[in-house]
Amino acid sequence: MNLAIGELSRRTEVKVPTIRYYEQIGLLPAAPRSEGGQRRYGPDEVKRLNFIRHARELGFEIDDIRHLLDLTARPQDSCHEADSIARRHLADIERRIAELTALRNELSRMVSECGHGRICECRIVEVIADHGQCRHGH
Amino acid sequence: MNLAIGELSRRTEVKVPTIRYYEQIGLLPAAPRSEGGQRRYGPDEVKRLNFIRHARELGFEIDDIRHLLDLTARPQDSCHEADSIARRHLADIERRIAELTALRNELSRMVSECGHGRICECRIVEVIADHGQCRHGH
DNA sequence: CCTTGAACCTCTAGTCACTAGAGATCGTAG
DNA sequence: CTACGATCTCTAGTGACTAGAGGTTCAAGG
Repeated sequence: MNLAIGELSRRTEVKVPTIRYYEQIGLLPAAPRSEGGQRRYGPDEVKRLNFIRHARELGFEIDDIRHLLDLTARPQDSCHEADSIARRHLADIERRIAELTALRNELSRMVSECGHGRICECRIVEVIADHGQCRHGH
Repeated sequence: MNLAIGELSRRTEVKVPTIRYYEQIGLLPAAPRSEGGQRRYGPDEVKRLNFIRHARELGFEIDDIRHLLDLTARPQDSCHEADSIARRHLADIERRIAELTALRNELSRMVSECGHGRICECRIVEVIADHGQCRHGH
């Protein structure tokens, strides 16, 4: 197994420029090169890049992933840190869900109150303009 | 009323550099200047900037806000466009909530399955590494 | 009138995680 | 040996700001 970057890309579903970007920021090690200077990859890189992609899909930030990858290099250590990274991330997502849910409720009320008339009497525009005064006071 | 930028900032709770940034991208008109070259603002700018802030709090993008502001300049027009901007935004937020909720469920299951042992047997690390194969197949 | 110091000015660069494009070189099938 | 797709490096752009350097203006107190 001695894969070119395009083949690695196909197997991991990570785009070629993204792979190069990950190398540039040190998330992937600098790949060995062919005689002509093209990157060549082995099975470890496939695994590592798959890990990165899955973690990104789960919404982890690059720095968290860096940390998680460091941890997997020390498999006998306690998984306490991995656990706390994941818990922190979970709390962050829950906070974002709460924020977005509040927004959704507000927007959905606005949209339902719109009488489809003219701008000057539109509840949507009105609510945005008066937001701070009328209902919330934040 | 002839406000300096700091006073405008205080009244609208928009930071000074952000106000300058909004001017730079054309979201706020170029403010008239004092003799020494400092920006001075009147009541219209307070209103406009409040509108911008409220719209940002509701998660609208700058381009949408630009559009909404254009609409408020033509108050006799139909509010059809405002309505569709708001609906599109609402749909977008609902999609993001759905995505985040799916993430939350997955993360929360991962975290609850972690036995607080060693990395090599940690469900969190394992799930990230095997994500594609084990349960989803996407 | 003069000084002080907070507030203001412009300009550049950094954030995050990529993405796009230009222009050149490599690898391989026919 | 030639074509041509894949690869290379490098720079710049995205969105919506934020941070900092280095200089100027304004208003109040002495």
